Amino acid sequence: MTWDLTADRPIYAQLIEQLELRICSGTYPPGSRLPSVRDLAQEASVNPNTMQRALARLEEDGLLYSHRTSGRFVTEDAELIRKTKNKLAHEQVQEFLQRMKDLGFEYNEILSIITDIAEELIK
Amino acid sequence: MTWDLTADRPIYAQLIEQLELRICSGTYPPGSRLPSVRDLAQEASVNPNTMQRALARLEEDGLLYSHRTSGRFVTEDAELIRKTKNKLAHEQVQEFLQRMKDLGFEYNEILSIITDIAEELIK
DNA sequence: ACTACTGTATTAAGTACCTAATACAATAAT
DNA sequence: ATTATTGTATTAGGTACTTAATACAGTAGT
Repeated sequence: MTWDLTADRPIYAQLIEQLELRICSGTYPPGSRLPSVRDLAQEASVNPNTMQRALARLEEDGLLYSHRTSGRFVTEDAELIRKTKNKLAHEQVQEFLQRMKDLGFEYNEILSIITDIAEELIK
Repeated sequence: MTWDLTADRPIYAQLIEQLELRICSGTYPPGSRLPSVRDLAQEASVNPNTMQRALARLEEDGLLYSHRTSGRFVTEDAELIRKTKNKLAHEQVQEFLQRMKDLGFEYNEILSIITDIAEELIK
């Protein structure tokens, strides 16, 4: 998975989201050690301060913890990760349905559009 | 429909999106006249310059046109509006599916989650 | 003719974000 | 012991966004 950053939103916010994704999807497994702030920053072509800011936020949420000199680790609380994953998924669905509704689509139309596009992706 | 603005993204970008929604959903019908820049800005609690910036962008896309002194109007090109609506819908679905996939969900799971939440919304 | 309203442009100031360049204390590795 | 690496903190500078305060030209309504 690569770092996908856009100019139209604060970088630190995008980093938070993508780090969450990596934790919730298991890319960074529970208890595993993350690359150092400096390495992560270089990976993402971002200033270490900006990466640090994102990491600090995930630490507030309990998804990460740091040992001052040995590095930073993913929580071993699998239940927290599961809850976070479900929360994020729920938010994604809610926002998606709301936007489609704002665009003027009915629920039936939304389902059929999703089905169509998903079939394209599969074939 | 009210103006929903968040601090975590540029306001002008959010205005562009919400104006697009109003045009594509028919809230602002084809050929209709929009409130003045100043009025729209006041509605949204935003500086007229910021609203102007968003409107200028929609003008570039052909969704709006302005008569220098009589006001600003929605295009009468219904086909353009339809295409824009479909483009936006397609983008929404693509982004949504991508994020759910990044979170670690399979297509079947996504469909079932959507169905569950949609049923909640209906009942 | 006059008034009010239209879109548009300009300038200045404040704020948030991002980067760069350091620095420091703690500890793992040697 | 020494060295390298860790997270963390600080300072300064640049950029983009937003607001505020104007100003101007064109035109519809009176």
